[in-house]
Amino acid sequence: MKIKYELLCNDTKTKARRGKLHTNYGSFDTPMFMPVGTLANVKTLTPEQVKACNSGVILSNTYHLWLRPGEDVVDKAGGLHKFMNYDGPILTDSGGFQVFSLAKPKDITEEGVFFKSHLDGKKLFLTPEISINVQNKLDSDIAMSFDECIPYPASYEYAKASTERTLRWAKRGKDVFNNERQSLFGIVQGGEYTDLREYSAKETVKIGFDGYSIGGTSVGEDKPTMYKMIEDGIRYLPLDKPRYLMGVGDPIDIIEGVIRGIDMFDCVLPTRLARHGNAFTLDGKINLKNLKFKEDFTPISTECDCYTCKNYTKSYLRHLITCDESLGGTLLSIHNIRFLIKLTEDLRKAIEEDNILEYRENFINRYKKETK
RNA sequence: GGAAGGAUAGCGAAGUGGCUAAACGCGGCAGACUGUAAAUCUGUUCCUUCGGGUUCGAUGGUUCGAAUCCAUCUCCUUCCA
Repeated sequence: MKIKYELLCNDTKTKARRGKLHTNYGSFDTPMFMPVGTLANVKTLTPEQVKACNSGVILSNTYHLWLRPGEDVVDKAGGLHKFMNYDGPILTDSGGFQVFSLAKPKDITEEGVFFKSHLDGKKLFLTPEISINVQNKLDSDIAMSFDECIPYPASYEYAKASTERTLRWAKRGKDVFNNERQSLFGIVQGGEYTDLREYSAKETVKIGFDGYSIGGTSVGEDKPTMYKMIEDGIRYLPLDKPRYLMGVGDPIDIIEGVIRGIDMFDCVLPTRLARHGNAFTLDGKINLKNLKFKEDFTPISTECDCYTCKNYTKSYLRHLITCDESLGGTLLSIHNIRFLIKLTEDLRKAIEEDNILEYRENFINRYKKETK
């Protein structure tokens, strides 16, 4: 069964919308934040811990699983859900971001992309067909089209050529797609150029996908540019399909994304920041490594309902992080993921109550005021 | 009792006449992180009123100039009795 998007209600003053996405592995409310589990695990967390954050869906990565352990191993294990013991919805990224983070421009060809394996330097070649075949075997609930995440800034010529190539790749991927249980998303690119975003969105919709995502954001551009990239593409996407903003997880960016009509987000930020000792709070991000928390025997936030905040003090968390104990990363990941999921819960409520603009103002005023 | 080696910033450890306030690592302090080559990376780490001041076990000496050479002392390690 393909996924099904159910639109529950719209905000009247913005593009924000409240919905539900139904998959073979259960339904989840939108807007929703997806924790990232690149190598078939959300770093430092068990599936139970991820679920306890009330997460609805997680993301995993084609490129990494293709290299290790290989899609055939996952296939033999009975698919990604069984392999990693996660019975909730899973989305797999296509490897498109690795085109941005690992490959050089000269490695990108019409046929596909050459990679030098980050593990042993071996030469690899990833194509839209391979990406889709691998994802079909991984048996995630949602597969992503193989795209190029365009760097920022990029010349108009480069962005145009890349965007057109991504469209051809999307078509090629869809043509070989072969998994009845799985859905496929198209990705809007276009760099920072309004007309290319429009072109990319319209052409991607023409090919026809089960959902659409906005790609190529959060690659170093400033906030106004990012928000404009979203607006420039999303207005051409169908209302009856989910919209996913790739790679965005800064709390304020999530709010701005939701206001512009985004339903799904994913980001490594909560888990990476956690491993680096940082925690989200309503008063801004804090760094638990700071000396000032050495004897702070209060939780990260008394308003947070996560396991970490209910049971541990900043002093203890600082101690764990300082001593490089992995439990520190685990406890902070639980908090940060819960923080972003809770944020989407609050945003859903705000949409239902039709006051998301007021919510944004209050959130930003507080989040930006007391940082550090 | 005898022989040899050694003492360098919070710790470990380079340096053996000027380019040395002294490499590098750890620890400390702070910062970055947005579809994870990330439990990683960057900055900083003698004092300072930013002019400068005081350092390389201690004291004295040689030299224009010493962490580096010499003398004495203190302590440590190893070996021989």
